[in-house]
Amino acid sequence: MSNSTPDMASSTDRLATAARLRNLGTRLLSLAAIQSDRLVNEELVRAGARKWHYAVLATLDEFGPASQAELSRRTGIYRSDMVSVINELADRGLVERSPNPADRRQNVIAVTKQGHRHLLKLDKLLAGVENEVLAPLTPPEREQLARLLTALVDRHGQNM
Amino acid sequence: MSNSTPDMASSTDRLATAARLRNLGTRLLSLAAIQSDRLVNEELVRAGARKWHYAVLATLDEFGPASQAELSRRTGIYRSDMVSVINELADRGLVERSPNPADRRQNVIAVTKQGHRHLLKLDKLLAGVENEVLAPLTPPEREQLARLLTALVDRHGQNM
DNA sequence: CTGATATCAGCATAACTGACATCG
DNA sequence: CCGATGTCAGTTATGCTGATATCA
Repeated sequence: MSNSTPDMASSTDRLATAARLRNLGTRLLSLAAIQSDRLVNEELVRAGARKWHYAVLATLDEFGPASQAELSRRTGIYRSDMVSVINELADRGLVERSPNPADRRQNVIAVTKQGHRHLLKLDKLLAGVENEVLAPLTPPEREQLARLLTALVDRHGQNM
Repeated sequence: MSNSTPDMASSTDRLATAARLRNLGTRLLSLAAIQSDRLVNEELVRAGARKWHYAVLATLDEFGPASQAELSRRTGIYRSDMVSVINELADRGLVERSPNPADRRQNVIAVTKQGHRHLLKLDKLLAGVENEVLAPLTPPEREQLARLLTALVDRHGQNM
């Protein structure tokens, strides 16, 4: 409907996308997220980490020691997946897992000094990736995007 | 840093998220996309369809019959995955797969009348979902979001 | 021979569900 | 008995990587 040019497929030999797909907001979200995630993960594995590592370390750093269930609620990671995340972090010496004497069902997870240092490294790394992902946007556009996405996430955000 | 209130966890018993995570653009993108995808898929399965079905049908409808490889290039679906997508669509009678006499390597995929009708149904369905996903945004904000996401996708969009 | 096509087999990750023993 | 916690097992979908046979 909108684009009636015969489409010479631009410089790279990519073919044109159907208008219906090009204008589909839900699809745009998916594609942008896939690309972003890809870059994020590439950089993280290079540092021997993963998304959830950062989420847990950041949460512990901001709110202090917590049980796995509380970490689960704050980060959106499923309780069942939290186990292996904590395992990995503990194996790397980035957090300490110790039983909670006050409630013997719980473990108390705490960041180590090494974990804190690692968090700072990940901060820089992720800032770099974000800068790369948002490269085509101006600073005010980036803020705008964050605002809009936050509105979406906060609204429909029953999980995560 | 920004929120120093003790946090009463609002009405629903969700806990606060760490500031580092709340302000991470790449994370916002992921979360928004996950939520959006969830809704989209729920609605699509209810109609017996999937994302890729729509992408293929829309592309065929706009550009006419095509080989699987061309569909692959236009939609971003991998050639290897395209096979089963076309199988599913053909099983439902939504497309027709016939050998190309001019190039015996290729199949010619074409939408059937039933496929076209189905596409129109999916159009409405997806418009409804998108309306739900973008509910917290005003119309101009929705356009703005689409613009920003398009910029991201077009830029870093080597695949898809 | 090079390159494209359709197809198949498989892999890794991630989101998600369910069950269970332990304990408050 | 009810509910929460940590843990384990397992499912499904998806993005992605080969390899192979056929044909231009």
